Amino acid sequence: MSRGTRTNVARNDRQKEELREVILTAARQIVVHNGFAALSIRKLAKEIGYAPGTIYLYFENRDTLTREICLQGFAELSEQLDSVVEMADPQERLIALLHAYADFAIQHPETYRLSFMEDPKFAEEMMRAAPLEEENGAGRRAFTLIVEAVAALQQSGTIRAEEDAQLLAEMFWTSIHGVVSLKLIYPAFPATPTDVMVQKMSGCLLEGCAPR
Amino acid sequence: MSRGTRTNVARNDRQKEELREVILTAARQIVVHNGFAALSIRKLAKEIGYAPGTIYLYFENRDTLTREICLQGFAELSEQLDSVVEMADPQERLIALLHAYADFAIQHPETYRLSFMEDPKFAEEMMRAAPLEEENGAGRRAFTLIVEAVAALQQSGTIRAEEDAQLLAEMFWTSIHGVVSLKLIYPAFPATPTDVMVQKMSGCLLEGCAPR
DNA sequence: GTCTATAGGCTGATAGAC
DNA sequence: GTCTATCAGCCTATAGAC
Repeated sequence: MSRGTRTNVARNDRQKEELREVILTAARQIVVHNGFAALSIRKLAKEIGYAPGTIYLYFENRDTLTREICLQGFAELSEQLDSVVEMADPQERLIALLHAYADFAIQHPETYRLSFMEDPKFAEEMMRAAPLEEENGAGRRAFTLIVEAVAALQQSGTIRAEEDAQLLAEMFWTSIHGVVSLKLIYPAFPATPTDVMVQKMSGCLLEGCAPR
Repeated sequence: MSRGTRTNVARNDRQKEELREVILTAARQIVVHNGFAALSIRKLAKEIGYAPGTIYLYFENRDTLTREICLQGFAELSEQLDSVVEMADPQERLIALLHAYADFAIQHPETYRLSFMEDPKFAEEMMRAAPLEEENGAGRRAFTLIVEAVAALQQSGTIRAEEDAQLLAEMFWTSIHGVVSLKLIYPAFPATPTDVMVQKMSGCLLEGCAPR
């Protein structure tokens, strides 16, 4: 919490272009800790030590601000995907993709909550098929990469050729969504650490858990 | 709801009981269509054609009302579990449990959203270890039954004995949570019907998707 | 650029008339 | 039992002072 004189000192040091980021950072914190419903312009302004009206100099309205949070989060997902895309082995690539997606959700809980756990409006945009250079296709791109990895595994004989690659990709995706979304809303119960669970889940979905 | 069966109840009490259910039904509809945040006493009263204050004659406050919705939903889960518990074959039982859980979520979207997708407060209560005759242990009971089915499958040699049954149960549970929670918030994208996905997921988690 | 003030709306919950 | 009226508080967004 930044309050009182500390706020004013910090505020004087801020350059104008930085205030936009300060607002976004505070907004992310509120969404993470109290959910989207708790994100109000007033609370946000109080948090950063400005008047409510000031926020409107940097963002048109609350939705614009929220959308910006999603765009920044998904831009990071896109970057994380870049470091995985080149992996030659399709099984390693698939598992790395699932880990990258889970890491994205855990590292950008506010983006993930907004997009896939609260309002379908944002998910719609991020999952929409769009030219690859555009940021808003990052969700779609992640899914497409999973489909491709599954198809490659069918080519190499690791996954049955008669399976529907699209359906299997949805299966992998929804499974990982289960791990991270439950973790974000209710950290106490699934005691297993997220990366351990993602690893175990990937392994079982591919190879089962029967004695070999 | 059975209207004329409880003849031993005084007329006034029955009418009171009926309005209580009318309120709950309207509340469920609002939560399903607009989310928990949109559930307000005023909207609820308007919906059923009463004044806001009247709601407080039947429920202490908004939280009590919401909790009642969760309790009723989980009571239904408990009933659905009863019809599955007796299955002798542990693999059939496990898969039936997962289907029952998914059915519960789809048939009581308002309960599921409240419990596992919005506020951990309700999940906490439903997952709390409690005497079995109490309703509020239904979530915990479902999880325990999954653990037992996994353990039975380890006994029978279908699942590797060295696996952690608790971890595997969490894996099955979080996977199904992924399917239903994504379906509830964002019905468009995972094109696969829920029961098909649950079946495929159960199969792959147990036996993988490699050629046999 | 940032403030204060405010319009116009929503909310939970209560008091008292009938 | 149900109403109307109301308190006290939250909210988005805007207008105008400085």
